[in-house]
Amino acid sequence: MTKKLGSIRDVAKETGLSIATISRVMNGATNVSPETREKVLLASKKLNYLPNPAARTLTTKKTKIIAAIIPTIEHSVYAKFIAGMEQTLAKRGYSLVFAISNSDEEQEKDAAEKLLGMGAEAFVLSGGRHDPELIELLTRRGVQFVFTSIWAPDGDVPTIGYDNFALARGAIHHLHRMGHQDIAVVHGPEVLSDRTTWRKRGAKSAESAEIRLAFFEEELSVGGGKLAAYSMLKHKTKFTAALCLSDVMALGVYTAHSENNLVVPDDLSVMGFDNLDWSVHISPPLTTIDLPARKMGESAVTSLMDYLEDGTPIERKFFDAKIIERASVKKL
Amino acid sequence: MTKKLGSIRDVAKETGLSIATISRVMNGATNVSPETREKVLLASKKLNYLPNPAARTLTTKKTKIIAAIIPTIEHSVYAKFIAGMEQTLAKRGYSLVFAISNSDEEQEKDAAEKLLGMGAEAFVLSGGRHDPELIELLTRRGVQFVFTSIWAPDGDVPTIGYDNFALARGAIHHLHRMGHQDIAVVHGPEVLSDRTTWRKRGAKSAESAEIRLAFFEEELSVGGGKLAAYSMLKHKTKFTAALCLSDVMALGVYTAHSENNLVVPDDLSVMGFDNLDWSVHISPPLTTIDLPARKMGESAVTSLMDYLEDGTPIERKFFDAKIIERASVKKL
DNA sequence: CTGTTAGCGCATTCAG
DNA sequence: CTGAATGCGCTAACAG
Repeated sequence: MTKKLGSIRDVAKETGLSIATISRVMNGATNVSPETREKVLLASKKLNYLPNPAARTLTTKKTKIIAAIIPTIEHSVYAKFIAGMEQTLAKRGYSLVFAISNSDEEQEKDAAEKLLGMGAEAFVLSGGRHDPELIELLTRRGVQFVFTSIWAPDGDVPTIGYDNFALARGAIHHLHRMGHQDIAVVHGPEVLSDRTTWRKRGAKSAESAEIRLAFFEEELSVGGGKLAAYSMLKHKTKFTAALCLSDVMALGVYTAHSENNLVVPDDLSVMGFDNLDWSVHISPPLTTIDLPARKMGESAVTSLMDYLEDGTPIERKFFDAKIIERASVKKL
Repeated sequence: MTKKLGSIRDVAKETGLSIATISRVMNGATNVSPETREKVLLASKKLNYLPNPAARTLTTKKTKIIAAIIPTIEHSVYAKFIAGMEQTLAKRGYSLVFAISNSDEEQEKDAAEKLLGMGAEAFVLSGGRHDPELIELLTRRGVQFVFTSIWAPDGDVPTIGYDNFALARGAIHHLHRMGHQDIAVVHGPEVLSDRTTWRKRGAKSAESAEIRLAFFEEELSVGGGKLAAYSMLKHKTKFTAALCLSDVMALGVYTAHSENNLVVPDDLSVMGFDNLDWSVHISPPLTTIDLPARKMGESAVTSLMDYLEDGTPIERKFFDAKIIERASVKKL
């Protein structure tokens, strides 16, 4: 079934030109006469010719491949992130290869080796906690990389993301401004994500005589949120609000409440984190924090492409994320 | 920053062996003495050597790249599909490149050209409706491709998926068995997806004296589902059930009902399509059809890899999808 | 078990 | 503006 594809030489033969000229046309060089260009383009179409990327890479030493490793794709924040990267890269002729790490440092490292073996020239990593061997591998090979979804003012590796600590702290303060003093913080496993750790710390930093927190850790899923809510309901403290460090878990809290004939926000105010698509459509609409995942993806790969092309140094980038006030938080 | 990477020749020099032997070790050939292998592996590690994929591809003419074009990634069915493909490919040393078509045939064609230019050896396409030029391009270049998410007993292109027609028909029959006779069918734009067309036809095929249907088309989103529900409520017929051709739209129907103090399933039974993660966690849990997206992805790329390696002909594959009965459908 | 050699298809000098 | 020659790093015969 696989037909022999035309090579640059076939086009040269067809047009009576040299392969150098064909190459010039295919690469958009300006020093080619319009008629020659036309002739070449025509012959290319006719012969069904497309430059062989491997051969091209071999001489230019540029693959135009950027790699991303994400914890999971079955979470729309990452899906948006990926979509942002893919579409931005495509515009400039780059392509994205990615792998899923399942939040496992070892899987991440293995994936990186594979991606490197595919010719990835730069990496987008999620979060700032990684296997030291991975960092060393990338560094040793001189492959540029950035950390995303986090923000750190200093450190060797540029970060492109938002300040999880400040956002969670701000969320607690927001709930406090709405009159809440006993707040449950529902979150996923810290082991799996340093973003969770930062968010948790940020929340904790807001504790005071007037703001009392309790933390509930469960699996990062709707089911996990439900479990957390059940623990919360059994807790000695009567919480008036819950900050869920992920919208997904907030949905679980909703479910647990409706199962117990409890009403959000009358019995409990709920605040999420992520602003997933459906968060505005559930009932009541969820107050949450809008994370600019798509923009972050665009920004990360843009910096990387600029670096690869002109050596433009990569700057850390800070994205603000706003609280979206909706009906799930009630003023006391 | 980019350091010069060691080449096969450096390793040869380091070990005092020939490049052929290095190549053998790197490719896992068996005819190499264990000590030699050790020595090579050691030197490779020391010199930070990894075979250059472009050079390898240039001689083997195999890129081990498979391409997928999907309508959107911000929909967990596709996310699962992608995840299934990626992880299956990775196990056999293949990689996935993908592009997002936004359900636009032209964008799909452009993406395909780009992916082809990257060295994709086979394609996974979604649905069965595509720009004829795209099909011709792929065919002319001898690139194998499959259609997914649909099922067709015959036709030139192998399909790997489920029978949307039969599933939607089965869904209507299920609702009828539960005592429903006036059923609203809520769906996304047919223009954008032949899967929608098949599902709609399947539903229509179940119409009879006892089963009366009305169709409501809106954007394929939670918001679209909500709009459809409002139209439905204004309709002269009093529907007792709604079949949403996507869970996402079912969520919109839920929202519209709760906004009107109507209760699912007492005022309206709702059935979805997709079995998205959260469908079991919303209230009431959604009766829906579980689509085996992940398995479908695994199967599609497995067939393609087998074809690429041994020329194994690609067989169409049929996946069954089961109705998951939950509380959103009430027996009348 | 190991070495030698010949391209793979292209971009890129350097001439003209 | 165009052509001829070179080599990128590797695998695949072919020898031994």
